[in-house]
Amino acid sequence: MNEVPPAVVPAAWVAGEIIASVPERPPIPFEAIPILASLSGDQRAALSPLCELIAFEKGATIFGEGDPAEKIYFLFAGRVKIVKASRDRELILEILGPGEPVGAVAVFERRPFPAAAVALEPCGLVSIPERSFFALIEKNPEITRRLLAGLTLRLITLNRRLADMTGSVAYRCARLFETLAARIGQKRERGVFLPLPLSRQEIADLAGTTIETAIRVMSRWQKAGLIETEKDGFLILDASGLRSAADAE
Amino acid sequence: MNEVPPAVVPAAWVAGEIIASVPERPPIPFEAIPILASLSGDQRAALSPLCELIAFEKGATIFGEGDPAEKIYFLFAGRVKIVKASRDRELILEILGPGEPVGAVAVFERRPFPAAAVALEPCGLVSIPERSFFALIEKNPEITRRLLAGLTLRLITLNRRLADMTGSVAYRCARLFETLAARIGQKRERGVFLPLPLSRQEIADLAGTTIETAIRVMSRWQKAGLIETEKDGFLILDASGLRSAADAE
DNA sequence: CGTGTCCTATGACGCGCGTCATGCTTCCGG
DNA sequence: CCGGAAGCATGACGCGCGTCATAGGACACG
Repeated sequence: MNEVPPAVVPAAWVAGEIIASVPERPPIPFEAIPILASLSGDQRAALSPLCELIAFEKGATIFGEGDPAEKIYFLFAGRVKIVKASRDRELILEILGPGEPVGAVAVFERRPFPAAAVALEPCGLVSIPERSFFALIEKNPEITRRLLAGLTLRLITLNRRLADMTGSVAYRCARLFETLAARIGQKRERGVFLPLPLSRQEIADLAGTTIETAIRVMSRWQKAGLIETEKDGFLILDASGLRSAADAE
Repeated sequence: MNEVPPAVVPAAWVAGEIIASVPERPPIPFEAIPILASLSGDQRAALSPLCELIAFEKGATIFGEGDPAEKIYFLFAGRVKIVKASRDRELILEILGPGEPVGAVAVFERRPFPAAAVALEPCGLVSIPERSFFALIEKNPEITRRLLAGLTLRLITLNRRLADMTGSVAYRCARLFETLAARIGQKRERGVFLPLPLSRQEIADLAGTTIETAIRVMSRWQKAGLIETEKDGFLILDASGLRSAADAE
């Protein structure tokens, strides 16, 4: 279970507008971004003026699929979904949280973003122009190392998800909540709470199915007392029940 | 389309046995492994005695899912499939060719292999013990960079495959042959030849379906004159026909 | 208050495809 | 020459789930 840094984004920021233009802009929160935390004071001072601080409100698009990857983003507050359109449907490839790089792969490969990034909540991001980013990793092997470490983890997760895609929808949904619980679950006396207000449509996009099927699965589980939908997330009442319910069908 | 280095593996090697024990062992083919090609002569000489040269015959298991990741492997001849078991089925996550690292992610993350590696053809591999590998990337940022570049590419490919998994089986199979054609296709006057003798079962594992369905899809396409199965691979006669056939259903 | 939109929910219907079963070929060892 | 194994092929059947249609509740709007 990761610590969730306080995702405080001043309301004034939340407009998809560039904070950089504000004269007395807040400092870049390097400490909230592990990959950049190894930078020295001098390096930070040199990098800061090149960066932009940007805020996005819920539902805003950070970049679209196919957009040229001119900047790399680092998320320091809020959560972002990476969405890829496939035929007439869209699939959520991953959900990124504070501290994670957004769009790193595309920038590194110097090709257009292969998927879109959309804010799931009010978000704060730091953007670094592509050229500055390359200069950074050139001089700073530690950053390359940390990038590598982060990407290998994502590879492992993706491998698992790919393998899981052969199972039933219920199975995929169960795995979804299971992995979310491991990442962001908070223990309560009644169960484990997931502070992530996903719509049924987003559950469907994560599981690679339609909204109707996702609704049906959730309804069944709700009636069976396995999980509850709350205003700002989900409460898993019976994790082991989810597993067995998923295996059954 | 990649160049395919001559995949010559002396028959005497092909036994899953360690060539290192042979006194007059052949030299490590660093040139066939781009990630290691940046090593200097001195570095190669220092690394060579720590490595092993291993050969595997077709169908042999290089490492199994869950095995401790004590060594990293580099493939210099033949092709390898990465297989993950999911419920009662197994899924081929990727197919690796000459020059690519095998099991790098697990070694880097210091966790057991999350999937198995099996030789699709007679294969030649170099193995490097985990400790030597870390010493290597420690002193040689260029290797880290190349690893990073390779892994980002795999991330992009995996993302696409994950998104494709929502389509029909025919669609997934079409994409499969399409990407294979881009990677290893050889132009012929009648079409594009894929020098990769996949069984129907392996096609099914790649598409995440059953052998019967894979057979049916291939039969239909064969009758429609879109693709032909040959002894040592496939001949794609009508690539655009595949695309439209896949979109139709 | 009525009238939009958005999300959640539920039923009916049909097709894709997974499952089971059967039979064909090719290749191998005895 | 025969028997067994492995791979390819095809038909029958049933269920999961995608598609379409309908409807209720929450919230914003004039």
